Amino acid sequence: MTKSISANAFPAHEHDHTVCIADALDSAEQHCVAHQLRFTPLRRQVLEIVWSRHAPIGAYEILDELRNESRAAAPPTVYRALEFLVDHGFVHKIESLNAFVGCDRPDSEHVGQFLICGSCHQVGELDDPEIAKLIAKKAKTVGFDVSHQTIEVRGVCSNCAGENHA
Amino acid sequence: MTKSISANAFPAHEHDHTVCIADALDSAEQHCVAHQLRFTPLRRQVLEIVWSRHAPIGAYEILDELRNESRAAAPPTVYRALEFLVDHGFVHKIESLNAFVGCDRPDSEHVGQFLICGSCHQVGELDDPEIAKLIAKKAKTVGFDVSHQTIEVRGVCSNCAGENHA
DNA sequence: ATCCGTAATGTAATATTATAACATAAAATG
DNA sequence: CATTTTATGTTATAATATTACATTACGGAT
Ligand SMILES: [Zn+2]
Ligand SMILES: [Zn+2]
Ligand SMILES: [Zn+2]
Ligand SMILES: [Zn+2]
Repeated sequence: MTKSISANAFPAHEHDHTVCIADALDSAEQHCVAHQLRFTPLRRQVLEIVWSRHAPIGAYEILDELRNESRAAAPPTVYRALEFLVDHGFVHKIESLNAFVGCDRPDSEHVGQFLICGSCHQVGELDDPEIAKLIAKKAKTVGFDVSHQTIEVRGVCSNCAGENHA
Repeated sequence: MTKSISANAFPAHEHDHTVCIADALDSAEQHCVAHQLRFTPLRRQVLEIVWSRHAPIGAYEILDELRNESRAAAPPTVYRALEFLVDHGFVHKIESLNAFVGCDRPDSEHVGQFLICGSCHQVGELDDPEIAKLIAKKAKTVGFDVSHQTIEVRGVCSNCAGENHA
């Protein structure tokens, strides 16, 4: 089974989310084994919290969750775990929200192109090389050499657009 | 004289920046007159500070400048002026830097596509409708209806790339 | 197994960015 | 000029993020 371009985008409202979480944790674990990274209990716990929904979660909300799960935690606890998870592609930071969202494709090098629904607040990830290439090309025309792209798009997802029955 | 697509991108190091500032203030003033907006002394002062360079400036740095210019100022003073300036397109917020940069094209509706140089920290603005259209189109393929785009690209500008003489 | 060096986490304090709430002043309207 | 609205002043606080240093856990050597 090949994942479509919208693999990480806006799962159906009724989907079995425990599967999303389990898959993401498994995938991260495998990636860590393969790359000699330490997928410590804390990092796993933070990743699980981030994956608790398909919407971005703030660092301090993660902190609260950790404490709920009776783990000693302070801001650096969270930010350090997030740094690891972001560095290795398990989590993306949504800059325009100062919040974090899970990514289930740690292996593929990709710029995250994020679709942020203003209605349900879920975030889908488009991973479209054409967009990345066009931007790099256009930047090049003014002599700019691109190393990283931040793309965050606001709008309304298909789930929410279909709900106009008021 | 027609402005090129890179009008706002990476002016030459030796350019007459007082002209940039004067033009930006004039342009903003004209836009405000035309649209019945109040270009108050505070808003003008903040815009001038933002335009002091072609690199993003943080709100608290603006605050310091205001106080240097012996104006009573507190965070809301700055954030409210910035809100006005951003709302009307005189300034853009760079989300990935929590900082603000001037825009000299308040009239044209545009998504800002920002090129952020990691070397000189200047920011150029690409205003390319093709990029915006491609993103909107790709988002549409997953049923997402785009209302706003945040595009911030890291890399090295042409000025800095040319300076490799170490 | 013990030692050692490194990487991860714990902990306290603080820095940075942003907003809420309410008072005052200035401007637009009639 | 009285009224209403808009902008600004002022104080406090919320929300986000980092620094610095102590402690613990891990991985690789002997
Ligand atoms: Zn799910
Ligand atoms: Zn939605
Ligand atoms: Zn200039
Ligand atoms: Zn540069």
